[in-house]
Amino acid sequence: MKSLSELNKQQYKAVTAESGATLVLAGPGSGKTRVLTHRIAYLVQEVGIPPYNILAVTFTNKAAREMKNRLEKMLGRKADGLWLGTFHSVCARILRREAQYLPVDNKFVIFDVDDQLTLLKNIIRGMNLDEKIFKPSAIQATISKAKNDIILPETYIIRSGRDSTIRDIYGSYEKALRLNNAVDFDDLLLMTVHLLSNYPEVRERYANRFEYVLVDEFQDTNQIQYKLVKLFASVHKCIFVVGDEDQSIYRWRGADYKNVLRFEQDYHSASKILLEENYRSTQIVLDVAKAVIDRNLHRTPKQLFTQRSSDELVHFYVAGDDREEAQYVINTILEQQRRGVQAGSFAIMYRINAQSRLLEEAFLKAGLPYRLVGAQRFYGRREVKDIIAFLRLVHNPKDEVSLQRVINVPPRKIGDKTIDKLSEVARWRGESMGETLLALAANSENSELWLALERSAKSLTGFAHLLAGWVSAAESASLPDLFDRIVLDLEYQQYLNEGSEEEVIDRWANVQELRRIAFEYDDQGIAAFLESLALVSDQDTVPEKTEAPTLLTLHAAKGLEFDQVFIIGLDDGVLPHSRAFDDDEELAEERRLFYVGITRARNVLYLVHTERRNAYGTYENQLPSRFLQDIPIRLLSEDSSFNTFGRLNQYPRSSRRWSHEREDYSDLSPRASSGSGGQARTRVYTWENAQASSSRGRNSGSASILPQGSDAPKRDLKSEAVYKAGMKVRHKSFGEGVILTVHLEGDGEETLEIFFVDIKEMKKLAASFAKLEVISE
DNA sequence: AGTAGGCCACTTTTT
DNA sequence: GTGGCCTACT
Repeated sequence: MKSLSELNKQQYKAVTAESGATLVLAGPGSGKTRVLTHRIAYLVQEVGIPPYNILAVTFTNKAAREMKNRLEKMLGRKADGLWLGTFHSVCARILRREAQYLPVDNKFVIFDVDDQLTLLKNIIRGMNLDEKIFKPSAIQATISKAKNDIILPETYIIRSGRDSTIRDIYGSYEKALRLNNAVDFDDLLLMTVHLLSNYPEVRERYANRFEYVLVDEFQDTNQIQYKLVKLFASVHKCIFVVGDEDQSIYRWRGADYKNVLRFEQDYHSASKILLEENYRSTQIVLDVAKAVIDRNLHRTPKQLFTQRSSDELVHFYVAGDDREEAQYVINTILEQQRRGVQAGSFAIMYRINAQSRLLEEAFLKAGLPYRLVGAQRFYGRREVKDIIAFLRLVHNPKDEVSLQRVINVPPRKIGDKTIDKLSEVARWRGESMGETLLALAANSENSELWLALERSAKSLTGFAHLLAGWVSAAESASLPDLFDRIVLDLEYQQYLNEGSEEEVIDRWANVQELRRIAFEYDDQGIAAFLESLALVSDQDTVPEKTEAPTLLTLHAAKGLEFDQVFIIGLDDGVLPHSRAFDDDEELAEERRLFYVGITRARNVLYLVHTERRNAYGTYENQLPSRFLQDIPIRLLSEDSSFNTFGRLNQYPRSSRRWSHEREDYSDLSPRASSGSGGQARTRVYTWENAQASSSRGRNSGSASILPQGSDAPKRDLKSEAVYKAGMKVRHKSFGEGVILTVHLEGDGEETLEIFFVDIKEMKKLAASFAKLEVISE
């Protein structure tokens, strides 16, 4: 096999490891995916194992897809019969095949968290409990945790009256899921474990088949996943796991990096291979990473090294407040772009999604496009969820959560009273509401059923006929046809036409995007489509290549790499998050999160701390992240124009206030003091020690980008806008455009809507930051 | 049945 | 500061 020569010594050792148990501890950027794909190719081509006898499990669909692509390239053909997927998708596949053993039929739907919450709310209300005391989200988390620990309602441990109530809710919840012919995320794993544990003939069928089992991101497995792997490999016991304890960041979801240790205990003969050569980052970045992670206990120490030397130190910047933090990011990116760095090379990482907002605002103001990962997820959008709910209901009329979501969408005069009546009649008939509706559609007016529904019959009949029509269409028509028919029958586009214009375009575009995805599943059908929708994650929607800076949480960054990485909000309480303060294990996980972020950087890393941060409308002083203290100062260069290193160890510090001396920041160098090329720059920010004081810096100019607190003095109102609709303008990165609207804000700022001809895109820009050149009036 | 206005909780990360 | 949710009103 020619490709084996591409591997380094340790990689080669891993790829060609003898059968039996193998543990590969792979540092970041050490070629983990490469080892996995080569291993599979090796098994197929050299050892002669049919792909049919191999199972490979990943955590995200994206990782699975990537592995499949690479593998097919290596093999030069499709790996027919190979099982390669996420834990959840592999389990779903098994459950559908073995549905005769289960309390659901093979058309079961997978409930996501929103569905679970709806269900739990109904149950909690039905039990006359106070939703504030029994919060659905908390109950959901409790049940999820129980399931991951393989605890059922019958075995739920009761230590208090509350526990007893929770157990009752859990029990009702399970019953409700079955009535809906539904399973939740955790059920996918739990039911598979039960199936394989309780039915030896089923277990043997799978365990015999899976001669080789490979697991990616092994440090992220939880108890139930560990057990699953063990069951899958229970006959041949050839398990090949790849992971890195240092990158375990899903503890809160039940992941237990100690499974790595457990693995070594359970499989005594396991060989252990360390991948320490890093092909991604510079040595300086690796040194910083190592300094941070070496403080953690319970890990295999690693000596990451690289051939990539560089003299670029890791940049460190202290911002006065969170707006300035965002501005620093913008300024630096602009500066780097000027030096020829591509916009897509940058990533900005933060601890929590809420931190993206100020960044987004700053990008918009600067007229810079950006890519946001996660947050307002496509699949979380109302219109997308609506359409999916219709499809789910058609596919599985027992799905009452979907039914309740859409029975009155668009509004058709079906309110609580009507739904109550339907529910009552359905219960009396011993079926689900969806089934009752289908019966209603088949019955004539004044039938027994019609009369039983009383005044509700009329409004329900309309929906019943729609549903019945789709259900029969689903049997013959293709998925795209069904999709179109539903949207058309509902007059959904007209329904969306309420709300602001921008919103309407956006929502309809989302429907179109969903339609496009549905087309991809034309030949696989509605069941496969719905399953893939249920199992996609945000991680899977991270674009491969982008031409704009990427904004994402540290969690979402795992597995990715970027030329230049910003990690912002290095404040004690943000990273590490304050909720981790009193738990050493959680603090260790926060540290790993920081480590994951650092090791995403190929060339340049920026670490940013912010002294004052706006939370709930008021500013709070922040101390530097405790993790910063572990980084040797020789690895850092100060981007701030004042000495900040000295402060890292000063607890507590006096509060500071800022002032600024200049209005024009367009040529503000982010590394005024680093001395790395470029001409000398004007210092822009000066800092003054001050007594704790509520006074803010002076803020007078009209083009200030510096933070203005809510109580900052308002500027004089300009009476006239500078720009006018119809003007032709030129923007540095978007090219030529026409101003469509001018909106004069209260503070004199002009917000412009411009259609850029070159890129054929509408942009909203703030006039003072967009640096527009007027071509013609 | 639909909607407006007020109140509250929110800020961890998500397969 | 803000969005989601509840309540009370039309």
